[in-house]
Formats: sequence, structure tokens, C-alpha cells
Amino acid sequence: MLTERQNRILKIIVERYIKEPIPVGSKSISKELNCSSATVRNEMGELENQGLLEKTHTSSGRVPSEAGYRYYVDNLMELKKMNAEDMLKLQIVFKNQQLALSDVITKSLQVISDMTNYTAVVLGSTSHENLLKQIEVVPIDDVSMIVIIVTDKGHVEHKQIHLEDVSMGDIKKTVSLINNLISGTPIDDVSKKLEFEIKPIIGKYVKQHEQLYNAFYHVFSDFTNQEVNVMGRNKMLEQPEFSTNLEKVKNVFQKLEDDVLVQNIVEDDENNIKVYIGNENKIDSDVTVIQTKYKNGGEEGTIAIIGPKRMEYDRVVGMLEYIKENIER
Amino acid sequence: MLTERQNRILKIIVERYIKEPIPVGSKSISKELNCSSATVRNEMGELENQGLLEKTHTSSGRVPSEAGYRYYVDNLMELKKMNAEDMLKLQIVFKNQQLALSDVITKSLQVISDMTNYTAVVLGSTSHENLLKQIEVVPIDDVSMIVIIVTDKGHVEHKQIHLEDVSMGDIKKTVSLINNLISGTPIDDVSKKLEFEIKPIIGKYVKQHEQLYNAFYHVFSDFTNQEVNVMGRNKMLEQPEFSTNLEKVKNVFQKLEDDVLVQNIVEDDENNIKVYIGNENKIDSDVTVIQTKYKNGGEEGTIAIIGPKRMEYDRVVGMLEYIKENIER
DNA sequence: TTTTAGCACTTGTCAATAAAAAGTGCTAAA
DNA sequence: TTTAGCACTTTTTATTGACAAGTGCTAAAA
Repeated sequence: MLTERQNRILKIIVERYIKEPIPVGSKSISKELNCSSATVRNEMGELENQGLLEKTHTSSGRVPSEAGYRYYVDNLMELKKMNAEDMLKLQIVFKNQQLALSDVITKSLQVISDMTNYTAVVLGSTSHENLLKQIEVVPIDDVSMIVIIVTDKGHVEHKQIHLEDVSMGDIKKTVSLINNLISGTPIDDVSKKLEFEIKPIIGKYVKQHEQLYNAFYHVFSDFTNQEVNVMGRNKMLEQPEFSTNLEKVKNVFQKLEDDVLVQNIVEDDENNIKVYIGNENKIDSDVTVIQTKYKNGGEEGTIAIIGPKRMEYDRVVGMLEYIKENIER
Repeated sequence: MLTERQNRILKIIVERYIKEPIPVGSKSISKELNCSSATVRNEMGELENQGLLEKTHTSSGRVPSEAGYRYYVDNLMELKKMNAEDMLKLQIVFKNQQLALSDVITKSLQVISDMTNYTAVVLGSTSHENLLKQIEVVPIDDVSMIVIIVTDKGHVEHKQIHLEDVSMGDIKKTVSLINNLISGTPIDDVSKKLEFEIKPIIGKYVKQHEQLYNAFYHVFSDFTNQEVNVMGRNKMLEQPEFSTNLEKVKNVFQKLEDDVLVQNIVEDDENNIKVYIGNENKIDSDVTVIQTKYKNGGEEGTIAIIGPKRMEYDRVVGMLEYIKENIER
């Protein structure tokens, strides 16, 4: 357990370092506390023994360790209310009645990314939570058509398919079969139902039923599992710790470019706001991910902010709380 | 006009520098030509007078200037056939019958980006070239529904709208009105037609016609003008001239993140392959854009490769030619 | 007239050195 | 328990010198 004074010192060091990435020395802290630099030095040594602080070299000032940030977030951080100006910017987005929920989320995270200079990520709900609502087919020319899938949560996906020697009538019939028989099925299960409930029926009276079945089968099996949206990717370059270390930037960018990797950001299903510092997250040991789930009616997903380990925890957590609140009503 | 020897020297310098970004000295060239370094120096001086070469400092070797690259591309470059291995990789994409055209283009450019370490861009056709084919409405719950727009070129767009106190019957009627009356209209003109041809009719018998009209109006006016697809964004970081100059990278990344700016890459409507070196393009004075239009049936668009000024012109032009050929049949 | 050998000169790079700044740990006294 | 004082470390910055690479120019050779 830390003493009151140790807590104060750790808090000062973390917050100073977050403001500016320069190791913090004992002298500058002694002015803030009513004691000498030697006392502060003793305490800092103790904090270092406990693994909460680190030195960049033998005679440098102290820098928070990963455990130090963790301790700060868990015990020392005071939540910061958003300032009025930032709130206003977000309210403009939330009050816009024209926008669908998913657009509101995306836009508001874009605003957050601009305000903080951190990267923001939105992950939509996964397919096994989506039920097939309806499919539609729009013919484009003799052999091409667009198949459109709509789920109960308003997720829309489309795919162009090419069918030769299949009559429009047969296609229409198949579509209406699907809509009547397997609407309401989780997207993940549609492929199976297609095989056991639709294939036998069309097999009887459609000439090219194999071709038709295959086309629809592919449409569903290619259904995107999750909507992934990354905003402010290059904000990472604005962070001093990355602008000198291109290798790190490359690694982070690469992870953020691959949708599958981005999906893995999500660590668990916790509903409240979670902070994953450095090695606690799966992106890079030099970043922190702050994330939370949101739920609104049937729709749900995860929003996350990615920044350097020395990110403004209090500010970002406050913002996410505010956004989550607004999304959920 | 340059002499034969000057041409040879310029070609050597450009190609050497493209291979490795180190200023080229007279001595190394004299070995390749049958003459002394002093002669080469004289010629290089002349080439510098003509603005085709530059020095990085008074006593450094020479580097191609923008005009030098231009001259190289226009007069010296020999087109390079793709090697068999690269061709094979692309053929796998082209031969895949399952993919829609737009996916083939995207995938093949992704391959090119991986092979060359340059960034690739695909711009789909613009909205004024798309005609409305059909719209569909899928209800989600009492007040929400999805409006889906399909164009004659297979472009699909959807939007969620919220309508209170409007009966499903009225909506269905309006949709069928639109499909019957203004299908075939360029997307850009739909809003107008909506006002003059649809609004008067629904105004007569739909209670909440104003609300209904507005909803549809927005759907069309928000129609994305152009499909924009950027692949291998962070390949830029692999280029030595950018990995030391973060400011440049930031500028390029910023431009590539903004769809509107990416659209502006397109310089004109030329059908053949065009090379825009440095200040000739609108992205950054340190990059080169190589682009071409493609056309396949009704669908058309632009593909472009973005790399440093010292990009492998011969290779990239050859690749684009090959891709364009394959797309167009 | 063209080419070339030779040489003085410029600039960048690299390693070594020195001095100053920032900060620590430890000891001993308050 | 706190603090003043001091020796010690490390980083940063500037300076120096040596060396390599390459140029431009002059004068001689082809």
C-alpha cells in the first residue's frame, strides 16, 4: 500500500508526463509538495522499487511504468467532465435527427478523434446477432444481378452475382421462398437452412438449380461478420513517442489496416469502460486502448479509443462515458 | 536537344537513383561508358544547366530533377514487361469467376500494391454517370426502414430513415411511383424529378407527404458521388525518402484519408496511361501518380498508383497496362 | 575540337573530445 | 523523519580533425 504522499507524487508524475513526455525530476516536484527534493527522491526510489516508476537512464528523472499507469487509472485518476465547447460539438451530431444510429456513432467518434488526436474505432454488432430480415434481387443485365440482404438490425449487404441460363422467374421464386421460409434466421445459420430447406424445393423445378443455389450460398457465406470503422488513423503520427519511432507506427498502422486484427481489439464483453494499457492490449505494447460496449435497442457494438500509453486517461474516459450515455438513449 | 551520350548518362543516373536513392557520381558512370570521369562530369554539368539534374550540395553526385524524371519518362524509358511470377499472381485474381468486376479491380490493385510497395487507388464511376435502376424499401420496425438504391451499373447504396405517422401503404406507393416514373434518370437529377414529378402526386393523397418527400429527397442527395478505395496506404512508410520526413508522410496520409481529396487525384479524362510527377499532381510535390481510366461495359473508373518520385516508372506503367487490358475484356 | 589527367576545393560523415545540464543516490547532520 | 551537500552518471550539444566522395577548372593530349 502506498502512503498518501507517495500517491500524490505518483499522480503528479503521471499527469506531468502525460502533458509532456519529459522524465520528471525530484526538484520540480518538491516545489509542489512542501518538502525538499531529497525527500521526494527517497519516495521516488520507493515507488520505483514497487515497479510503478522507471528511469530512462541511471541519472534521469522518473517516468511512469505500465504498472504505474495502471495504478493511476485504478486509484488516482479523477474523472474529468467534458468542457462545454467539446460537448457542444458532440451535441450537434447527437441532435441531428437525419442520421441513422450507426452514422451518429461514427460521426461522434470522428469528432472525439479530432479533439484528442487519438485514433477511434467502431465495431458494429457481429453477424450471429443479426437475423435475416429480407433479401431482394435487382437485375442489372441479362446475366448480372444484385442480391441485397437486410438484417433485422438494419445492416445491409449486397453482392453482384452472375447467372447464365437461369430465368428471372426462377430467381424471383427462389427469393420469395427464402423470404418466406428462412427470414428471421440468424445470418450464420442461413447457409445451412439454404441447403436443407431451399435446395430440395428448387431442385425439383428449377433447371439450373445447382448454379442458383451456389450463388445464394456464396452471398450468405461471404456476409461480413462485423462492421469495422477506423477514424483518425494518422493521428498516431501526431504523438511524439511515435513520430520518432517509425517501426512502432508501422506496426500499429498495419494492425489497424487489417479488419480482422481490429476486431480482436475487443478484449471481453464488459459493459463498462475498460482501459487496456500497453501489454494488456493486443495492438502494441506502446499504446493504450480504452473501450466500451454500447447498446441501443437491438443494435450493439464496441467503441474504442487508441492512443499512446501516456494518453489523457481522465479526459478520454469522460468522453467515452458521455458518448455511451448519448448513444444509449 | 540532347546528344546521344547525354541521353545515355541521364538514363543511367535516373535508373541508378531509382534503384537506390544515392546521388550518382561521375566516376561510377565513366566505367559504364567508355570515357573518363572528366568527360562525364562535363556532360553532367550540361545536363544540370538544362535543368534535368540536380546536386544535393556543391560537391555531391547528381540526382534527377523533376524535369529529369519527366524527360526520362517521355524519352528514355523502355517499357518493362511484367515477369511471369507477378503475372501469375494477377491471373489468379482475374480468373476468379466468383468476383464482381469491382472486386476484381480492387483485389488486383491490392496485389500490385504488395508487389511494388506503392499505394494504389481505385475510383469508381461518378454519380452523374449512374442511372437509377430501382429503389427498394425494407421496414425494420414501426418507424425505421431501409431505403436501398440500385443503379444501372450495379452500384448499391442504402440509408436508414425514420418516418412517424406514415403508413406502410403510402410508402410502398411512393416507392412504386419512383420506380415507374423516374427509373432511368441520372442519380444527380433524381432530386429534381422527385420534386416536380413525385411530390405533386403524393401531395394529393398522402397525409404526411412533406415528411415522406423529405426523407426520400435526402436519400438521393446524400448519394455518394464516387466510390473511393485506397489500398496499401502505409506502403508510403516503406519508402526511404518518406521514412525520414514525417511531415511529408503526414501530408500524403491526410490527403489519402479524405475521399474528396482522393477524387481530385484524377487530372483529366485521358484514356491512356498518364504519369504526373511531383508538382504535376495534386497530392504532394514529392510523389508521382501514375493513372489510367478503365472501361468495361457500362462501368468505368480510374486506377492509380502513388509512389515516390523515384518510383519504378517502367515497371508500374507495364503493370497498369496489363491490368487495364485484363479489366477491359 | 574533343577528351582526359591532375589538382585544388567543398561538403558530408564519422569518431573522439570536452563542457554543461539535469538528476540521482548516499551520507551525515538537523 | 527530513534535509543539505556532494560525488557520480548520463545525456546533450558543440568542436575538432581526419577521411571519403565528388566537383570544377586548367592545361595537356588525342
